[in-house]
Amino acid sequence: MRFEQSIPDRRLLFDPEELTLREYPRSFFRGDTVRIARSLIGAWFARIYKGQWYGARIVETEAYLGAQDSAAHSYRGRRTPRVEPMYKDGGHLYVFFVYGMHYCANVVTRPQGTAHAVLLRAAEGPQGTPPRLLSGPARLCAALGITRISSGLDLLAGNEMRLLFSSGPKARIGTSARIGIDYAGEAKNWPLRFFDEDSPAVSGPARLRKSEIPGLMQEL
DNA sequence: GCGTAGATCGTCT
DNA sequence: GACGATCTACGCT
Repeated sequence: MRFEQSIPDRRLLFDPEELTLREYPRSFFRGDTVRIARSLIGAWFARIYKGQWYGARIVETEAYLGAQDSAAHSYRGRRTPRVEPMYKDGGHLYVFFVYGMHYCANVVTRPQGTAHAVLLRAAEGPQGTPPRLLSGPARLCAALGITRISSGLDLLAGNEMRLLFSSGPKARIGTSARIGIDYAGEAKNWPLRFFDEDSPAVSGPARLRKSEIPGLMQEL
């Protein structure tokens, strides 16, 4: 059971022809991690399973800055079998297992060997799906059927999982400290969480669902 | 809305 | 042997 592929939720079925989605170039994922974390608000995570497309629009992310970031699994260059996918080139998937029951998915950023990543914290399913279905990193993985067997997968190689640019309306982006990293000392206050201020699917306590500075627009 | 407790096991020390 | 990049249920305000 533990190493089996997990089936995506039927409610995430969508028609890719109805959206304007296109691949990111590899160079995008080799860029600045914070900028990528912000840019991915509005992007689509897609999974092709048995010939059908499942997917969701990302509404919340967090940046993890590698060796210098005490909240990151790659802090101080830690390199173990679990974390190994973080050291791949930008655009790969890093999935880890926490609390004995949940998975969390990250997109690796920066060039190979840097071990930066962006945690996918929440997403909105296609029109009409319950806002809580993908609200939180573990729920997002559960709904899309992401497990450890997909850790290390290249999201840009026409694989069954892909991250796609969506040319939709620009979101109002809120910023806050990251969630669930009380152990991280100074780094716990770094403003590395980004979210769509108008999405009902954003996770976390209510006070972290509005920008800390109301009305502030974040530019790319 | 808020805070707390318990679940449950892979991973690293 | 300790501890999670979490979630749910439950009780209180």
